Amino acid sequence: MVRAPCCEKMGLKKGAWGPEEDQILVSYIQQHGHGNWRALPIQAGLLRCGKSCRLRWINYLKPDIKRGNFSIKEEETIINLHEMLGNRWSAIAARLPGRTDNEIKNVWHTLLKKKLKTYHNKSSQDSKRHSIISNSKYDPKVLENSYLSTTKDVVTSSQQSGSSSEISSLTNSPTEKITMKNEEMDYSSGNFPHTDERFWSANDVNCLNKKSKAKVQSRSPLNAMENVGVDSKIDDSMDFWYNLFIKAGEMPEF
DNA sequence: AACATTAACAACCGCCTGTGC
DNA sequence: AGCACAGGCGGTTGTTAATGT
Repeated sequence: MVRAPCCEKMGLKKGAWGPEEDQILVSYIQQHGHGNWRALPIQAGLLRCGKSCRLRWINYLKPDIKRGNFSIKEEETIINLHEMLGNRWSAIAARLPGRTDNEIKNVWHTLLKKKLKTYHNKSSQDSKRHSIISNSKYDPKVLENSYLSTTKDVVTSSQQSGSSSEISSLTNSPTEKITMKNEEMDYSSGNFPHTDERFWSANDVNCLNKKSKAKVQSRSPLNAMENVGVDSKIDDSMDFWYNLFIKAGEMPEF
């Protein structure tokens, strides 16, 4: 026996909510609360199913909903909690006041996954460098040549996109750049490396489209062009991202 | 300028779980 | 114990505006 749909489609509206519907829903809940979601639309005079009303209220109309961009801190929290809890969006949302599970899920699937992808690309570059180092018997001259050859394409693309920050990071001392961090990292208690605005602006901005760039840069007091000499911070953050994958046991596909 | 692609976000769908009878 | 129902959750899709070609 097939279960009936959650809402009978007959005569019920679907799709985007209009301002009038919002007004009806808000004023009804303010007056009566939402005892029974299924009965609510009938009592309030809305041509919606109860589920739709509940979703609209929880995700958009509730007065304590925090609108607007996620802060860097919030994004860090999401990443950390996601590592601990997985895709339990409601559990994550419960720890982020004013944010909904739907909103967190959306931001994960858009901005944060893209950041992970960015890191994945960079970590590939790093491992390429590392394999060269392994075979070079640590000859500084070989190291430098190898390093420059492996990063040439990245430098070129960065120059094309006009990122002085990326160029500066890649032209630092190679022996400094190729230092591998072997210490065990434990992020389960929330102790992950500090990731400040410089990380986002220096590493991500060139990988985002203009719309996203504006969003990221609007959050950052520093312009990407001014981010010179922040590589150690960036590398700490990169290690954080990399370890997320390692702990997950796989590199996700995007 | 027109069309294609991408990103962001709102909303829906179906399944699961808890609860009351 | 078994059933039905409501609410909650996570995955997915639809819509629209921005951006790229």
